[in-house]
Amino acid sequence: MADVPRLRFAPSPTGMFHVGGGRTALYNWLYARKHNGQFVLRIEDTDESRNEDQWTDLIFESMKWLGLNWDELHTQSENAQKHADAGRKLFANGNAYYCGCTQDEVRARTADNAKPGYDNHCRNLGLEPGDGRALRFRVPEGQTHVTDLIRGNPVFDNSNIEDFVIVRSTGVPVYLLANVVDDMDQRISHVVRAEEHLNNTPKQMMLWKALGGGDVPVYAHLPLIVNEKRQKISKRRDKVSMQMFRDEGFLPEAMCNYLALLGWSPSDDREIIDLDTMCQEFDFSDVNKAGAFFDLKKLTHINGEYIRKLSNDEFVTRAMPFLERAKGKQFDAALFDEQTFRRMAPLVQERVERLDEVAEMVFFFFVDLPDIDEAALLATKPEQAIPVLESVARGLANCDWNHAALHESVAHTGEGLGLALRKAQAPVRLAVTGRKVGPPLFESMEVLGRDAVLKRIERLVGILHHAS
RNA sequence: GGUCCCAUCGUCUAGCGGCCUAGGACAUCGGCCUUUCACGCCGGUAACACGGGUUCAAAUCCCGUUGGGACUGCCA
Repeated sequence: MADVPRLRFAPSPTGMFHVGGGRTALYNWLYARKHNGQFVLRIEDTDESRNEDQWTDLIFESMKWLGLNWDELHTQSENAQKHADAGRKLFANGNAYYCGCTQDEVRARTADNAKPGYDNHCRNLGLEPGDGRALRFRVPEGQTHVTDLIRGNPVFDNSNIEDFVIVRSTGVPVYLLANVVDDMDQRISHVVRAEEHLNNTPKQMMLWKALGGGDVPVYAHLPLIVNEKRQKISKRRDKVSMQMFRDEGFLPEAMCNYLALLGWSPSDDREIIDLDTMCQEFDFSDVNKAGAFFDLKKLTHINGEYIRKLSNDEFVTRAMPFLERAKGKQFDAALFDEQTFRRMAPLVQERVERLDEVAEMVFFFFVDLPDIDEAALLATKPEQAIPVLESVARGLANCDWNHAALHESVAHTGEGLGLALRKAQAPVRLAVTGRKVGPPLFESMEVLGRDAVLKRIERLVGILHHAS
């Protein structure tokens, strides 16, 4: 058997796929790819009460979106028989025993104990399997040394570990056991997961040994991704669903890049690096130990960088779904025209940090008359704006129709009124785009055409007259 | 409470005993560029949690304190 590393990512389909899972998947993937190893995706679907197919599908979708392909796919449930067999084996060879205590009984007996946990009440009773009896692992004396590529090698004194349940009284094995059996079965060599599992590790190592699994895996416990309160991010509290980021117009390559940076950094001062470069440079010895705050601002910035790096064509392609989504909302579906968008795209590309901002930036091309931003309208003084608009309109009526000529015309008109171009263009922009900021005005006017522009100017003059 | 983990600018980090008057990035604040907004460029503010050691020399090693976190389910 070749000794290529085999890593696995083992998410449970019990809720949305979040950034923590994404980072864990990424690090597993990176290490496997770097060392020509294999990357196993295993769906931990044995929590019947919570798992649903939709969540499993979401895991697949999210992994594909991120570009993290897997070599093997397994489900925990497919190994149910082996999990049960492992429980029987542990009982048969004396490494586990049946316990008839209910959870309430244990709690009542141990409430005042200095050392928490199960009190070994049934440890030497020699109970046979039976109704209401759970199988507990007989924790041996000694110490358990964990080999962790990130945290040195933590040592756990077994005396601090209770005889934990490995098979419920219902006969269903618990995660701790199932997970180990699957890792053995799938010949996993490196277990890379979040730090929250560190305390489980000695238990799993003991199970591994008791089951005769041979060499235990090497571990790597990743720093937690935390919220602003420095607590582990949770699906419930924090807005960290991968799907949400996708829907908001984050690019998967930007997401991967940012996720990689949460606990790791390449050798020099670079930050924007592609997956191939990450693969070459990645190593667990460079992964940080302290928790990392998920900073939306930095993610957003990196996303902007990736958007600007796109070719124009690629940008248009990626933005199209977001424009489709805006049809009937920000603009009229019937008036949308891809060629118009294509002409403006280069100007828009460097002005957005998320793809979902694109529609708002070009909506005024695809409506008959844009709605006028209220705050901007309120800030516009009719007595100043009306003369500008009327003069500009006269100049525009028969000048050449290209952005250079339009620029010159508006600038000239402004000069005549003693206004700098920055002042003169403001009401024109409001008339044409309905906003006070947006893509370059004269290029927009060129694309929009003379009739539309004049119509919009005339319309704003009307509104301003009415307001004054 | 118990076990384990962690600790450099607000944030992500570089640093693995001398190159550190602590570097980069995000954010923030100035300025330049400019038809708005961005982009780009230039510059500023801003950190080694604290206390002991070890050493000629410590952000870097050791111990302690403080602080934070995870786990502590017959969930995964």
